[in-house]
Amino acid sequence: MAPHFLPELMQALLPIALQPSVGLMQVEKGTVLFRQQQKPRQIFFVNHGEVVLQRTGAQGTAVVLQRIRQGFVAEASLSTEAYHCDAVMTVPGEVASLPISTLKNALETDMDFAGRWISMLSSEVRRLRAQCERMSLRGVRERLLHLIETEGTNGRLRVASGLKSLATELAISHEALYRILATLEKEGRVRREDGALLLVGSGGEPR
Amino acid sequence: MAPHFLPELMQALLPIALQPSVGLMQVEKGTVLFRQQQKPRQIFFVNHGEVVLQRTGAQGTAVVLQRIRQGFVAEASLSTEAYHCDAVMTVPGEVASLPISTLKNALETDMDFAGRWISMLSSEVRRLRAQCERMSLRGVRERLLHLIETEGTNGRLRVASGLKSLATELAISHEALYRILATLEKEGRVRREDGALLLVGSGGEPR
DNA sequence: CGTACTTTTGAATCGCATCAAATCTGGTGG
DNA sequence: CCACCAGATTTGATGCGATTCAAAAGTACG
Repeated sequence: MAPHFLPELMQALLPIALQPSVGLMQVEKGTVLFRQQQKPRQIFFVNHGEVVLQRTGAQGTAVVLQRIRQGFVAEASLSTEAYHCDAVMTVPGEVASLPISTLKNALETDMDFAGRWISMLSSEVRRLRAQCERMSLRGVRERLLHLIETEGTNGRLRVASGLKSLATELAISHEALYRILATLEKEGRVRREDGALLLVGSGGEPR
Repeated sequence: MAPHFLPELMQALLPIALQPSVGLMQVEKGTVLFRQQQKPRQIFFVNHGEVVLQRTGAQGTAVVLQRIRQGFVAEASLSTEAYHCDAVMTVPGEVASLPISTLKNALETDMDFAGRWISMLSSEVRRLRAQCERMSLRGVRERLLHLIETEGTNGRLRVASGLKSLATELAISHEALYRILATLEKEGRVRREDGALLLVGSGGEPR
């Protein structure tokens, strides 16, 4: 129960007093952190590994809302009656959890913490807006490039869980992704290195 | 400067002490509330009318990140160095504004307010995730139906600013929207009433 | 080694964007 | 009141790009 190493981000965000309440667990691929409709009791933080938030539509088609490789999961379910999606590990990893009641209490008590929490939510809003922008792009090529630019670091995007999962995130077929990737490599715009994609265009990193 | 009628949502959210700082203004179509890159000084609240948040891409293509008919604009830019998109009125309306410094101060002082602000941001996160889900749907039909279900009230979606603008929000061509709408009406799944779309399928509203 | 999964490439098909053009609408000024 | 214009709406025709179905080659793992 006592965490050995709290993720840095979490350590920076959470008040000291809260940190003993954090449970760290090693989870394997396929582990379900929670399901749609369940009443939220915990929030989670992905330290290593990858979680996808997905919704199962009417026809049983899974729609990936988000992949989290490092960061909070269900941070928006603080005061809702039910989780609004499923959270499933796509690769084994390490996940921290914290009871919602404890968190809510801390947010009502600790002003600084509330401020940091607001900043965190604000970044999340911005990130999601960027994702919406990406999804509104026509064409596989532009979506992929946008993703690498937006979510990557200096034009370098880690892809831990395979290109197939990446295709799902971009809401395109994996075939289309493989093809455009081959084309982009042939054009010299993108390179593949072990578990990452990196932009080669125009000498490193713009902006 | 003294507001005559503060929007209800805003009144419920903001502390009394803050409300005198709110400026109400009537704005006409095309008014730019702020532009990408500018340093955030105000946050806005749309009372009547419609604002689009949009980003102008590399080739000058405008991408609509969000339409707001009632609610906050730029609430995620509290502690950022620059607005991350443009905000433009698409129809004339009424917009309230509040200096960011005032707001930040209140958030650091008023615990209850901070809590309400957190709730507001959390809903926004959920709403944006729903929007991402929608954009990941294949097919104009499913996107439109998802929008009416998700954003509408009891299967009824108000469309203040015309179907063309709606098409932009769904990231589809307006022709495609007109066509699918005609089809859905022919099938009896959707009806058009003055400024709104409503689902007719399966007897009113499920869930 | 065999099984399961990912990656890759091919071919056929379909949906939507795009270009084009006609009709409808509200608003303006003569 | 009508002529006129700008924008929204609607329908048609065409082409491209992505999905889909199919199959082969590569890779990880027990």
